[in-house]
Amino acid sequence: MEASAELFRRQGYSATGVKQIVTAAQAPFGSVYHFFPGGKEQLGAEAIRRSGALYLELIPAVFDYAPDVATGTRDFFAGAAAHLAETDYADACPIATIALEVSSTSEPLREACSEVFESWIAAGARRLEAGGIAPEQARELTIAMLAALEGAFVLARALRSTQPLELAGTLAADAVRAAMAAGG
Amino acid sequence: MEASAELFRRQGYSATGVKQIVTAAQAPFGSVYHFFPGGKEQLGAEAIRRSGALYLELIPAVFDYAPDVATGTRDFFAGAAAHLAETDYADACPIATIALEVSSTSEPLREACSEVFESWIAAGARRLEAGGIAPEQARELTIAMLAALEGAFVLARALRSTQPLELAGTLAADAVRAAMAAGG
DNA sequence: GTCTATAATTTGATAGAC
DNA sequence: GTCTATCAAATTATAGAC
Repeated sequence: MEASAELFRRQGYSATGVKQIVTAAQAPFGSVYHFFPGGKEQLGAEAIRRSGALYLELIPAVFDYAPDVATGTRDFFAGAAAHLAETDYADACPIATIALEVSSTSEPLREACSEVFESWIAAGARRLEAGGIAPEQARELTIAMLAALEGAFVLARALRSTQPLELAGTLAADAVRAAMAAGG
Repeated sequence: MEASAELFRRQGYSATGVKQIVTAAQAPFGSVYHFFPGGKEQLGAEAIRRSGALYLELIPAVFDYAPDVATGTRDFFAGAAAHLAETDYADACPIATIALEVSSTSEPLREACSEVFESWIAAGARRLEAGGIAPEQARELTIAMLAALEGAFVLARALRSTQPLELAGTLAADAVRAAMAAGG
C-alpha cells in the first residue's frame, strides 16, 4: 500500500505497473491478487482512500499550532512548498494526478477521489468555522482554497518552483483574513 | 494531433496508447513514426505545445469582450465551468493531467508543459497590466489565479460539480478587484 | 497462504512490401 | 510516402506448485 501510494502520487495511476509496485514493496507478485482480488483498480481505490486519510491528518497538525486560521492557512501552503522542494518536486498532492487521469474513465476511482476531497473540505470548513467564519462561507472558502492549493501543486511541479505555492497561499490567507474581518 | 490532444486531455498521457490515437484519427499506424520519428514522446510534446497555443487564444477571446479585467476573470472561470459541464466533465485543462503525470518522469514533456504555463502567465499578466495593475503584482496575481483555475478543474472533475470553478472564480475576481483598487 | 511460472493481451516501435 | 504485418517487451491477471 505504501509503495502503491507513493508511485501513484509521483507518476500517476496508468504509468504505474503492478510489477513496479511489488518490486518497490519487495513483495511477491501473487500477493497483490491475494489481498486485492479486484486487481489494480481495487489497489488504486484503497491507496487513494489511505492517502486521503493520511493527508487529512496534516490539517490539525498544522492548524493546531497556528495562532489563527489565516496564519494556519499560510503555514499549510508554506509546509507544502517546503516538502515539495525537499522531495525534488515529486511529493505534492497524493491523489490529484489519479483524479485527473481517471475522472472520465473509472467511476470507482473517481468516487474514491471525490470522497477524499470531500473529507478534506469538511475538515477544512470545520477549522474555519472554529475560527469564527459562518458555516456556509467556511465551506465555500475551503473549496476555493483547496483549489488554489491543488492548482499551485500543478504549476509548482511543472515549473519546478515553489513560487506558485507561496502566491496561492497568500491569496488564500488573505481571503481567510477578509472573511474573519467580515464575520467576526 | 487533434486526436492526441483530446485523448491526452481526457485520460492523460500514459493511459493513451499510440494505437488508440491512430484509431481515433483514422490514420495508419506507421504514419505516426513517419511524421513523429521521436515516437510517442515527441507526439506528446507537440500536442502539449499545440494545445497550449490554442488555449492561449481564449484569453483575448474572453477579455476583449469584458468591460474590465475583474469581470473578464469572472467570465473566464464561468466559461470554463460551462464548457466542462457541456462535455460531461471531460474537457478541463488540456495539459494539467500530463503535467502531473510526467513532471517527475519525462524532462522533455515537463519542459513543454512548463513553457505552456509560462506563456499563459505572461499573457494573463499583460492583461492585468493593461487593466492598470503594476507589472510585478500582475504577474504574481496571474500565477495565483491560474493555480486557482487549475485546482478548480481537478476538484470539479472529481466531484462532478462546477461549484469549485465558480468559487475559485469569485476568489480570483475579488483579488483582481482589490489589486485594481490598490493600484489604480 | 506464499509465491513462481505462465497465460492472454496490449504496449511502443520497426521493417519492408507496395 | 503510405500503410500493413510483425517485433520484442511489458501489461494485467491467473493457475497451481509448494
